[in-house]
Amino acid sequence: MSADPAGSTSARRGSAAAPPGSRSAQKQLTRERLLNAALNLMETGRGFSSLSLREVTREAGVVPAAFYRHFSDLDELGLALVEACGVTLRRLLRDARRQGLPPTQILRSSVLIYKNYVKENHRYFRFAASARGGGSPRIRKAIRIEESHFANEMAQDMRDMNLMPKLPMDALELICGLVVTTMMNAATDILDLPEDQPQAEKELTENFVMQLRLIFLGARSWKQPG
Amino acid sequence: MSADPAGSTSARRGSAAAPPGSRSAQKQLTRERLLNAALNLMETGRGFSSLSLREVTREAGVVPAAFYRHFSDLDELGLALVEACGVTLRRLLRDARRQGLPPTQILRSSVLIYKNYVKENHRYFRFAASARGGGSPRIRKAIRIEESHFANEMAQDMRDMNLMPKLPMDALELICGLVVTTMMNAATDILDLPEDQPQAEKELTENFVMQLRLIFLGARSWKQPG
DNA sequence: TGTACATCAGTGAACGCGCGTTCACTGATGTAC
DNA sequence: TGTACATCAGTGAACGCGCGTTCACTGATGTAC
Repeated sequence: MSADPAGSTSARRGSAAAPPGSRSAQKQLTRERLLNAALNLMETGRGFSSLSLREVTREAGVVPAAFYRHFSDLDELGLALVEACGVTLRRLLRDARRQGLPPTQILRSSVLIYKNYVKENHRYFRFAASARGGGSPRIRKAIRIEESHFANEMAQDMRDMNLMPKLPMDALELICGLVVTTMMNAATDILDLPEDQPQAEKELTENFVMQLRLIFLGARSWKQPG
Repeated sequence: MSADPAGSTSARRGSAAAPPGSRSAQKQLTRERLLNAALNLMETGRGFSSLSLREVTREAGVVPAAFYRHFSDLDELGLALVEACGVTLRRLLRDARRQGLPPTQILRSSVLIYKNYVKENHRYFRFAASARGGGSPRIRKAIRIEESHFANEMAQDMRDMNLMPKLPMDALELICGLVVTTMMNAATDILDLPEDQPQAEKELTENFVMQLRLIFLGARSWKQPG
C-alpha cells in the first residue's frame, strides 16, 4: 500500500516550523491517528454517519476528551476527511498527467489504472461514497464542491492535452462532470466487489469502459446548442 | 401531495382478507406509520443510518417495544423502504408509458416531469440518496438491485416504443444504466436546491438536460463492439 | 548552558441521557361452539 | 345470536450500556532571561 496516511501532506508542510518530536508535530500525529481511525472503522462497510466519537478515539488509542483538541465534533473530522479525499483525487490526476496517456486503448487502460487506484485508496473512496449521500448537509456540500473542482481540473487537463480541441470549455466541463459521476459510481461498485469473483470484476470493468465510451462518443458529435 | 403513503399498496392488497378496522388492517396502519415516521425524520436532511429505533417509534406515536411487532431492527425497516422506493420508481415509468412522450422536446419535457416527480416524492428520493452509499451493506445491495431493475424496465420500454430500434438489448441496458445513475445523481441535486434560487434550479435543469443529451448522442452513434 | 515559569496535548473520572431490548401485562379483535 | 376462550398488537416499566461533554489534572515541550 503506497497511499499516504491521512493528512500526512499537511503534517509535512513546514517541517522547519515543526521539527520532529516537537509538540505541534506530535499533535499532527494524533490528528492523523484520529482521521485514520475513522477510515479504518469504515473498512467493514459501515457508513461515516454511524461512527461515534468514542469509537474513533478508542481506535486511535486516545482518551475521548482528547478528541476536542483537534475537532469540535465528528462533522469537523468528516470535513477534514473530505479534504483528504480531494488531495487523493488530485494525486490521481497528477499521476495521469505525469505519465501521459498511452496511445492506443486509452479508455480501457485508464479504467484499469483507475480501478487499481480505487483499490489502493479504498478507504478514501469508501468514505466519500458513504458521506456523499448519507452525511450531514455540510459534508455533502463539501463533497459536491470537491467533485466539481475535480471535474473542472479534468476539463482543463483535456484542454491542455488538446483532446477534443473543437469543444468549448463549458462543454468539456459538462462531459467531465458526467465522467466524474460515473467514476464515483463505479468506485462504489468496485469497492463492493466480492474478492473471489474475477468474472463479476471483469463484467463491471467492461461495463464501466462502455459507459465512458458512450459518453465520449456523445462528446464527439456534440454541438454547442443555440 | 398525491403520493401514496408508505406501504399503502400492500395494505390495499386483499381488502377482503383484511376488512377496515380488523386487527390485521390496524397492524398494517401502524406499520405504515413507522415507515412514514422514518421518512419524516429524514426530511431535514438527516441520513437514514443516523435514525434511532426510539426516535422512529416516538415519531410514529407508539411505544418502542411495539416496533418489534413489525421489524426485527432498523435494517429491516430500511429494506421495506427500499421496496417502497421501487414501487415509487415503477409508478414513474408507468405514468410515462400511459401518457406517452410528447413529440418534440422529448428530453427537456421528460426532465421537467422527472423534476416534479422527485419533488413530489422527495421523501423516497431522500431516503434512497442517503442509503445508497451510507446504509448497511444489505440495504445498499437492495438499492443497487432496485436500480438495475428500473434500468432494465426502462430499456424494455424503449424497445417496446421502438426508440433506438437498431441497438441490441444489451446496449439499451448499458445506456439506461447510465441514464438511471445520472437521474439518481440529479435527484440529490434537486433535493438540495435552496427554495429561493430559481436561477440555480434553472442551471441545474439545463445541466441535467445536456448530460442526457450527451448520452443519447452517444447512443445514436453506438456500434456493437467486436 | 542553566533555571524558573508558561503552555497545552493528552488524562482519567464523572455526569446525565437516550439508546436497544426484555418482559409480563391488557384489552380489543377473532374464533369455536 | 350469545358465550367462553384464544390470539396478539400495543403498553409501560425496567435493565444495563455506550454515548457526548465537562472538568481539574499532569507532565513533557517551549520560552525568557
